[in-house]
Amino acid sequence: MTLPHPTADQISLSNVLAVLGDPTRLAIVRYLASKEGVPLNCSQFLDLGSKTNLSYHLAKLREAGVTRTEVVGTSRLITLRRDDLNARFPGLLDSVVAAAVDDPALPAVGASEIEVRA
Amino acid sequence: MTLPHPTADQISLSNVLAVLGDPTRLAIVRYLASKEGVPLNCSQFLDLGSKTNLSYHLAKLREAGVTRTEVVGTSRLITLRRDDLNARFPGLLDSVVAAAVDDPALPAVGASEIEVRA
DNA sequence: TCCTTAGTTCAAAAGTTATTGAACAATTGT
DNA sequence: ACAATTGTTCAATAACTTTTGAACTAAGGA
Repeated sequence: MTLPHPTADQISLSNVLAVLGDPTRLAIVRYLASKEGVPLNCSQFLDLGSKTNLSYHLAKLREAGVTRTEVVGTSRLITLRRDDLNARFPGLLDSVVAAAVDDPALPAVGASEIEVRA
Repeated sequence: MTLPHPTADQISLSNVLAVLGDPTRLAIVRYLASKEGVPLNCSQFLDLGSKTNLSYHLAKLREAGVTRTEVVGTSRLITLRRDDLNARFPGLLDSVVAAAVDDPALPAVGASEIEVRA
């Protein structure tokens, strides 16, 4: 079971920009970037919308080549395609993520988290 | 006569990305970047669509803070807001333009130009 | 003044994207 | 085998965006 992903050279600039031009998806990408290395499943993003709606947005990100989705059991592990994006559009992802990090207009993931203290 | 523009701090990341995520507008921005310094009027872009349609796309770019439009007589002189975009989203415009420059999928401005020879 | 050039506005139509809920599928734990 | 968990698909709808043409405005030149 593998989901369809574009190859690196099939990734389209205007499509990537269009896909990132949605606050929900930009929030997903920002969160993925903040947890890079840690593969996340879809339910991490439930703060941002309904299950169905996230399925839709995550599919858009995958189809545009922004994320990679691995099927592991009943979960989908989602990661940023940083290397491919960087090869194709050098510096783009970094500048988008850097700008997104301090964007108060974006919805937050994990807003409803239980604070873990020392 | 001045047209409404957002101030630098009113420029929204997701809006800029959404606006750039349209091939016609990305082609406009690529051309503006290639002619930086030279202020261009709307009719330079007629290769990309009808007068009415360009009016619409150029308004989107202006309202998002990507371009500045100056009214000079019966013309509108359009320039990239490079400084404001760079201040707000460092590196973003550069990486987008660099990627757009070698994007064969984007429509070309000036495709129907008369070749000027030595 | 009248005509042309440059561009806008408006309303309609066409097309696209986002959101929803109900039903489904597949895996995992008991 | 059954129930719970994780996520998808489908069809409907709502909400937006793009494109168009006709009518318009404003400046500039003859």
